[in-house]
Amino acid sequence: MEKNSKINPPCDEKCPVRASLSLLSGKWTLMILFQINENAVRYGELKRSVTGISEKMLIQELNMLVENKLVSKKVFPEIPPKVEYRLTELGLKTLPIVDQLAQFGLENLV
Amino acid sequence: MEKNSKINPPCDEKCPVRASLSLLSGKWTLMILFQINENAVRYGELKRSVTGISEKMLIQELNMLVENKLVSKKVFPEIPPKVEYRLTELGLKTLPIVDQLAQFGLENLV
DNA sequence: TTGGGTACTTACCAAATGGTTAGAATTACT
DNA sequence: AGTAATTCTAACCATTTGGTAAGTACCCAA
Repeated sequence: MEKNSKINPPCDEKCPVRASLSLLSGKWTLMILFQINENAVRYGELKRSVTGISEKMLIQELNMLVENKLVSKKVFPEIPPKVEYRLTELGLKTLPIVDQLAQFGLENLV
Repeated sequence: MEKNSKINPPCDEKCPVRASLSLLSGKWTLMILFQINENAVRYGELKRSVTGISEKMLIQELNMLVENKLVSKKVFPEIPPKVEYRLTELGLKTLPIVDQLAQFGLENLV
């Protein structure tokens, strides 16, 4: 008989928490998703609203999010260029996570 | 008049999402909280249930969590040593975040 | 006296992450 | 001709983070 037949299964590759974190645990990731939220947001707007992020990190994260289908990108063939980002259906499903983070922060930290 | 008077305020130091992330965004942090959950859990149990974590990371994170009052630590003066960790009231309030991560993972990733 | 169990600690090194700076591309405006 | 606007890209370096391996301390059991 196992000594620790816990309620919780161990947290290996199949752990849903771990799987989500491998996608979302970057320093900026959830903040970017939070700022895009339900809108179509331009690159420059994001740069201003995610205070302190560098351009390198911002596009790097955006590319990663587009690759992982959390964010979609629409390029307008104009000069000067215009690019809009918005959450995909999958991306929208991360908003409850962000909401919980926001609530925890509001109630206990800020 | 500002061009981008968005619905969302910008994400600076007072952003509750950012504040929460500065506490919780480590690679292992939320997985550890998840594994402790509502129980009293020994160090060795955690080492086994958070698969793949090194001892160094585990105590480092645990110390950090105790310092930040998310986790409490009870040392039993026995040989061999026995130490139990459990979530504080504040720590318990992170479980909804973890739940959302788990749900997102279950529905979309695993 | 050797080994096992438990909870750490330390030192060293490797990899991941993030910041700074500069520049490219294109058109319009002055 | 020079400057501004916007969205990137690239090179370089510093910091942070994480892993490995070994060691400490204590008692018990074989």
